[in-house]
Amino acid sequence: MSQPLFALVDVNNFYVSCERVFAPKLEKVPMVVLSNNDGCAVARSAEVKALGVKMGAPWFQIKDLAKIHGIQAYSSNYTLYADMSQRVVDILKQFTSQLEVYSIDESFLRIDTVLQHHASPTALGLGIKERIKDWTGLPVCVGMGSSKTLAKFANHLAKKYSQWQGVCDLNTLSKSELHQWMSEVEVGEVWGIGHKLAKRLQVMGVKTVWDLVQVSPQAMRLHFGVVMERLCYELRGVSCLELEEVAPPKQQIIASRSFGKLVTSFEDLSESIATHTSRAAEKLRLQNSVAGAITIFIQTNRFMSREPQYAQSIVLPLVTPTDDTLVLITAAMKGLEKIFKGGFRYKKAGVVLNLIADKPNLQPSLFDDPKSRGQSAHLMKAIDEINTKFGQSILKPAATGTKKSWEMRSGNRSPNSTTHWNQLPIAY
DNA sequence: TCTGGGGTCCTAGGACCC
DNA sequence: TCTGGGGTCCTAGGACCC
Repeated sequence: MSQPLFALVDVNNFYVSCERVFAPKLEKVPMVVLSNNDGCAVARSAEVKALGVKMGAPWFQIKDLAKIHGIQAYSSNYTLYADMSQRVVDILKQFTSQLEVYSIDESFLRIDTVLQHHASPTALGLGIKERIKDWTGLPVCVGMGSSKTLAKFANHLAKKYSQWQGVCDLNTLSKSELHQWMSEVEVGEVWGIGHKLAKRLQVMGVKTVWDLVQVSPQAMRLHFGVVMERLCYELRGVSCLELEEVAPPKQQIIASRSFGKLVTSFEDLSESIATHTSRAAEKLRLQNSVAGAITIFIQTNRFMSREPQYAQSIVLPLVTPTDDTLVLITAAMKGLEKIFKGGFRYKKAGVVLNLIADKPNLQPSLFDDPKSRGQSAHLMKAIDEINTKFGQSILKPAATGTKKSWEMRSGNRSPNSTTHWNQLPIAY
């Protein structure tokens, strides 16, 4: 088995580039794409990045700058982006079948297995770049290295330094050249090193990527844990992270939104929660899954430090895992009743569905002895109250057990088995 | 005045089991 | 009343990613 060679293909300024494909006059125009409610910038063109606008910067903070420099702002169009993303993936599959779709605008490719068809990795990278540009209009950069982390790093170089012309294969570098490039880049740019870790590393004197390559992975494990150790090996060219060609089943589905205007009433919140639940349930059915529990959360505006703050969530285990919207909404409403507190101005509400696919140990039996499991007292109490109040066993006291008993249950799931749920009053 | 949405993994600690 | 090792499961919180 040869040493692996990974490529990371990443669309430049993806959302912005998508908009430009359909409005070529926007080429070279400084522009941003805004998040929901037009709250903050989730994509920036190169011109805007050059002005120092950070990812996620709130729109109201960059408005003045926008006026001065003529920055155009667009609301996001995720349907369009998803479609463009699929086109890019389809093209990448023409180059290799070993592909991991990492995000809406990034894919990892295993390319050492297809190099015989190309003059060099760089030639392959240029081929990918050109075909995507020709067929979709989107600009990409390609980074290549012996591990996924190195491919990411190479992609960073390809994006940031124009002499690479969009394609960087680290293996073409001599040791001293690699040393130089790694010394050039701050440690916080490394995939897996965020704000906090970067700070801690800097305190230790590890400031650049090169510094991190110099320290011993074992020592880093002691200080930071196994993730950092793996990362160190990856940077040294020892591949620890495999290509995930088949996406593992989702463990949770989230549906949440910030409110355009703050809301105060239970009615408004329940309407929002019902909508989110219904959206989440749709996604759930799309992937043929069922939820074993549903989480509801509500919160005030955390940025308004002078306002009274409140954030609460509740996990509601379901007696029978389900994908039924009405059942889920019913449970959600009961959850909301538990956590709602009047007198606050709410900014955000949301729903999390916890899927059973990845929780083989979840056992939905209502007859589990709750005392036999580590079940928190307050949750037990909440479940009790809800069941008493509504006279129905909608929530189960324990969610643990063996895989076997769950499988028995799920095998028995029939369209009619949830009928009684639908007869429950919907509380909104 | 105005600050997104959707995910994953790891760790520590409590509660329980034999 | 105190004593042990080995293990599972769950939750909460922290950190990261795009």
